[in-house]
Amino acid sequence: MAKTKENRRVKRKDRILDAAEALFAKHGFDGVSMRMVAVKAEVDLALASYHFGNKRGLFDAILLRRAGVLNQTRLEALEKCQQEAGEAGPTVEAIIDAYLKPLLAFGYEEDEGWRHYFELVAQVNNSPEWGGQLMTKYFDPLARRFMDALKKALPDSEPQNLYWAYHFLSGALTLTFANTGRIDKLSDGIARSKDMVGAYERMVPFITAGFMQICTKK
Amino acid sequence: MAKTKENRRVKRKDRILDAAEALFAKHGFDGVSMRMVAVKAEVDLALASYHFGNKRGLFDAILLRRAGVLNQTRLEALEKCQQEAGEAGPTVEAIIDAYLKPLLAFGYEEDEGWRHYFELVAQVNNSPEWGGQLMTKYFDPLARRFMDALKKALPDSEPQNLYWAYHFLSGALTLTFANTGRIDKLSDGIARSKDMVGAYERMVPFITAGFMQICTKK
DNA sequence: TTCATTTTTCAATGACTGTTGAAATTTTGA
DNA sequence: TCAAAATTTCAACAGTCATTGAAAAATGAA
Repeated sequence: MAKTKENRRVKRKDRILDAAEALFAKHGFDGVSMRMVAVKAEVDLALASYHFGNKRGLFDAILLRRAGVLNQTRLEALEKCQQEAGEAGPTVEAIIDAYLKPLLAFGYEEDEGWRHYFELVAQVNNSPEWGGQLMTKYFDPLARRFMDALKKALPDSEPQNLYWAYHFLSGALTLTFANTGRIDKLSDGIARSKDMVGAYERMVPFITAGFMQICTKK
Repeated sequence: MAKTKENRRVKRKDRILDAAEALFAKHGFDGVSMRMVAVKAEVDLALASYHFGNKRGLFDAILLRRAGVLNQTRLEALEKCQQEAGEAGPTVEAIIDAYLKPLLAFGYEEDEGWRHYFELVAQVNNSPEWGGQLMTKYFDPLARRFMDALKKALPDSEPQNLYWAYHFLSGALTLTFANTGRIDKLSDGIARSKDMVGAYERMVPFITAGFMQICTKK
């Protein structure tokens, strides 16, 4: 049975990916050993090397696994709002919404797989060692699509203002995804790190207002 | 001579701190070994353990060293703008400016010591492992002072909105400090990671507009 | 000088690191 | 059922890890 084979083959490989994703998200690349991954995945030590070549190959496989789904979902959201807007193109708010809203679909609170992935991306994005290289590789093609849409929505803006505005958006978003628990403590429990819906509802108007402020002639 | 003794004593200890600061900023806590620190500081391996107890003690000493200066400088900026504003209290923009402007004084482009420190804080802030604990410890007392000022400037806001807005500010700021080079690539060199003045000039109006948008009754 | 204190060096500890051949096992396609 | 292919296990490799006692050197105060 091909199905049985596929199931078993995928089973261990994915167990390794899930375990490593959770560990890398919490401890970073160098804070995780292949043995920790093997133990958490309940798998022989040598198996991860067999499937992914080496530790770095495992790390890349984790980033790659969900990047495709994520980018595709966001791209569809952008194209949909562009289609609805017609010739004039979507508003800034609609573009920001297309950038952020798809993330809610992955069930941040319930789906720990996606949550770990986002935590990992947050760390990578803020790492001088990995950030420039890996974020560019996995996310810049999509980011350029959004930048093009924003340029059209804000035609009077100097390009530099747009790039910095996007940068602020990226930082706000990734810290929100980092799930550090800091906002819980600072707010004495009034705001919760895991409350992605609450974060989304506030981030869209916050970021939109920021873009409008620095990217329009006054 | 007490001075000579002091000089020599501080010399190696600070060489270790500087070397470790640069390495931790680039590779994170687990990506750096005591041997790497010793080599970079041109110092015997055992010396760092002698001065700081252990690796974690060294890490904490690095975070602590500049946190005091940083918090003090920012607090003075806040108090100064509060004093100038009088009874009514400063505007949102004045508070955000007091939060961000002091950072420029540390010469991000020229002073690699402070730059490494900010890169390190960016990583810590986005780490699920360290972020909640260490940022709370070193920076929340000051953050609460700013939150109080913002509450007074935006009295109609639900507290939750204020905390999320501050969170977005924190994320935008730390990614900017992370110095990953990503914005350079995305913008094809139009915007530069190290251009802190350019970032500051845009961040103040961007963040202020965001606060005004979600923290005022409309 | 003398002597106590602090700082630095040296050498070694046992534990953990990623990776890899070879053997054993399971699965696949016929 | 059979052999080929893919997967999994086992054992071991050469290094690196953080830490630490003890010896050595430098420094301070007298």
